[in-house]
Amino acid sequence: MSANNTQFSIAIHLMAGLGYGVRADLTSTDLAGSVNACPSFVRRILSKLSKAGLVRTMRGKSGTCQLARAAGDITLLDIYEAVDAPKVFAVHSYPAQNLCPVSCGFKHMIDKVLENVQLSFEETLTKTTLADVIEEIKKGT
Amino acid sequence: MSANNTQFSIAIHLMAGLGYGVRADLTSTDLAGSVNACPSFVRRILSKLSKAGLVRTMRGKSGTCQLARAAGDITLLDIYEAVDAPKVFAVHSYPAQNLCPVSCGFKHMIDKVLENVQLSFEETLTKTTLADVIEEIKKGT
DNA sequence: ATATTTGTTACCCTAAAAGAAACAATTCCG
DNA sequence: CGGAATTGTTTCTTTTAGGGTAACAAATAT
Repeated sequence: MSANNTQFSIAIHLMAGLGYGVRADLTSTDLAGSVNACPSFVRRILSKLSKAGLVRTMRGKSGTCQLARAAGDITLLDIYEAVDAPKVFAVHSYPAQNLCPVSCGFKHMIDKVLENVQLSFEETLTKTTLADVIEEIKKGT
Repeated sequence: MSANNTQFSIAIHLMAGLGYGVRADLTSTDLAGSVNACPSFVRRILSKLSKAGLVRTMRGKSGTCQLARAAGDITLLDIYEAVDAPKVFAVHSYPAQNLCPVSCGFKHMIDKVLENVQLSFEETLTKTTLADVIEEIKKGT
């Protein structure tokens, strides 16, 4: 499993871990255990979440992480943006063939299509909050 | 540029090339010129489009490709499905940590979220047809 | 028959992303 | 003050998905 980008998914997992309620604050090692990834990688993602203001971290001895605000006030879009996950689809890049009208006009068109689709995707992400996610986890177990 | 999946984008390019109207039928080499990829790779994608019934191909000498139906009757979703492009986001896989409720319930939850988001994404793809795409290209040049 | 084209396979190369380790920066606590 | 523990950041390695390319089988027009 690699050469995809799973940081969005992992970030949701981390946030759910922090919001679940076992304990209010956890260390990167605690979280790494739940995700089954190495603490260093977890910290890289946590750092992004912290910079985005979704997580409050404390350095130093007995340093921990906790949610910066209520789970109901955090949407999946917040998390998606925090980790700077890839777009919904990738566009091939190529040197335009000047003789071919499709080749010349394609970039402009596909950028427009991607923008529309991306916006629509992000709109749907706003409809689910971290609280919904946590509730669904509790329901499923 | 690699380790992304650009086949959806390339497939749209190919379909636009076929539907643009320069000529009704083109060879994989013609199309490869427009996309600026090697003919072999283009054929791999064309083959998928053909199997999905979006493109009609003819083998042998003076073999060609053409759209199997009107551009207005082909949506972006048809193309997306034909090339079996990746989902809107990837989910990390990991062995569940039995002690942790989040770890145990996460998979179920994230699959559900992905399904919802994916369906919504695909719904928006149905709203754009190949004819729209071609028109947009013509407008842009 | 021959030439030309699609269809398919196989292999290589590249780049993205995860895994891991190291170390700096910070802070608690004795 | 000093040591221990934790986050933050960098660096390097490893893995792997996917594009690039070539080769060749299958098909068909001439």
